[in-house]
Amino acid sequence: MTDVISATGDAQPAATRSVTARALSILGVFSMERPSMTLSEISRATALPVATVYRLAGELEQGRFLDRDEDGRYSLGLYLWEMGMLTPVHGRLREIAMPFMLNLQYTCRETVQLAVIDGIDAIYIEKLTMVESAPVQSRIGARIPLHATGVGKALLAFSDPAFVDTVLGMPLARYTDDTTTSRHTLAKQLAQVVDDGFAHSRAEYLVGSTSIAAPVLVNGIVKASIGIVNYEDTNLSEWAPALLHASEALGTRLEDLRWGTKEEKK
Amino acid sequence: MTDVISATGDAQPAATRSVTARALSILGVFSMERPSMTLSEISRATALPVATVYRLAGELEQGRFLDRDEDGRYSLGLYLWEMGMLTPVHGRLREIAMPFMLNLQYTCRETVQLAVIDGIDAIYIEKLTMVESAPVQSRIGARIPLHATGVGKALLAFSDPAFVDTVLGMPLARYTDDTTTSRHTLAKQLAQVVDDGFAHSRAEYLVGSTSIAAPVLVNGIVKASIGIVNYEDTNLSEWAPALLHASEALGTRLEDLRWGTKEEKK
DNA sequence: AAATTCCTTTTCATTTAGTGAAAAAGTCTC
DNA sequence: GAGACTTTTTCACTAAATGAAAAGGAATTT
Repeated sequence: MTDVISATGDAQPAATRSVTARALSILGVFSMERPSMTLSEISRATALPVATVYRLAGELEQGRFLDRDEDGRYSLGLYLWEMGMLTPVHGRLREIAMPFMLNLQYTCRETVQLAVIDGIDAIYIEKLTMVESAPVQSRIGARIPLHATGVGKALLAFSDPAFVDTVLGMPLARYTDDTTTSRHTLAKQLAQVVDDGFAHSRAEYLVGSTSIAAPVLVNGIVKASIGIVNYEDTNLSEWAPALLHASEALGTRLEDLRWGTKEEKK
Repeated sequence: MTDVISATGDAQPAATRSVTARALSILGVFSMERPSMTLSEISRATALPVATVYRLAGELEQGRFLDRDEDGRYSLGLYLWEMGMLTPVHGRLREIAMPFMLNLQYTCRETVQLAVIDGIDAIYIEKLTMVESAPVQSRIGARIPLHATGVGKALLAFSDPAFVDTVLGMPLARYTDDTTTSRHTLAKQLAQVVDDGFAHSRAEYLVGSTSIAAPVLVNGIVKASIGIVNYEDTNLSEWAPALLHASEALGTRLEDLRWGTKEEKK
């Protein structure tokens, strides 16, 4: 019925959207780059009349989905964050993974990341780091390509073959000079990842950054991946055993908890 | 116009709610205790007719605010979590605080928490722990009382006097035998916290748990608090210097970034 | 200080779009 | 296979959302 809109796409196709879809599209215009917006900015971004946005944003504010500061600027509300914390992937997976990530971080003292697949992207779920990072690049909640990062390749290499074909069949976006954009080369890399048990990436997504990453397998199915990141000139391979130990231990723990099965949902 | 409903209150007063308010109330019925629900469960919890929930939940699913599994059970969607990560309090504050928390965790090897005030509650923003904790108690996103926890008292003690009076004027809920429920005793405790520079709490909220916590002051205004938690029989006071160092360093960093000021919002 | 521009808020006649009872269709249980 | 649930679909009704336009602010320019 309704068109499937890309998660990243800004709303233009107005016309016949339901009230609910309109209200939700208001929430959707906020981003890391635009964390707060005025009424008329929202109106332009959503292609909805100001009066409509005025009413709907007012309701969203009442429901604490939006905050409004003294200047009248809207931003996403804390209630929305609270709800996000109730989401299975965060509320549980992150909680379970934390001790394993911290242990790994103790060992190698590098930045440690946790990622999952959603659609054809990876999403960072957690990141433990000793250095303050830029707001945009590789923040928690960020979507990152499967073919150009360590955690991405670790997820992809152990995915269902049909899914891998789908991803390989799509244009592989180039981010840096070193991004693998050839499907043939990528397929070979993925085979190597399966052999090694872990993936690595050097300046393929962000110049100046390198990473290694291992899959978290739960009964043979890849549910997440754990990665270690640092500056491009660092040699991370010495940490591969510790990384594999962490990802395997987390996988075992998730198996014990029947992660993702019906019993687990109680 | 509309009644102000407590964040924790389940929806009963149906009648004349707008479509948007109805849709949002569907999202509101999910909780840590009920992370997934069937159509008719939602219908009962929201006091909305099944047909209405069927339509609205369908739209929320299309908008990726709800997920639906094979069994038809609804749960909060990952998109909601992604949005939560864009919220100022998480997306920025947590990111900035992480290195300070990790450093503290290195020093003391105890569970380290970060909390902020919202309304008359504290909310856990981040928690670094070596031990897997129960899903419900003290998870990230959980609301906890200001008067019965370390991080809560650290936040309250350094708050605006008018706000402190408001909180002291409300009934102080009892959680354990050791909860401070006398406003007079609490006022004395808060004065002590200001003197010491940090708060402590022993079995006041959860039996078997003790904590110390220090405020994060940004230009003299309390913006968060950092806490250390462990089992009741642990002596945490040896970590007070490290805790104070971490909270002060974070406060200074936030001052440098003009946290919460207009310049910071760019 | 008047004019200009862009923003937010309010109003209100119009009609779209949401409503929910009821029936149909699908499960599960005993 | 009857009973007690669910979920899904239909449809006549009208409540509730709409958005143009005007009024009221705020900030900048002339």
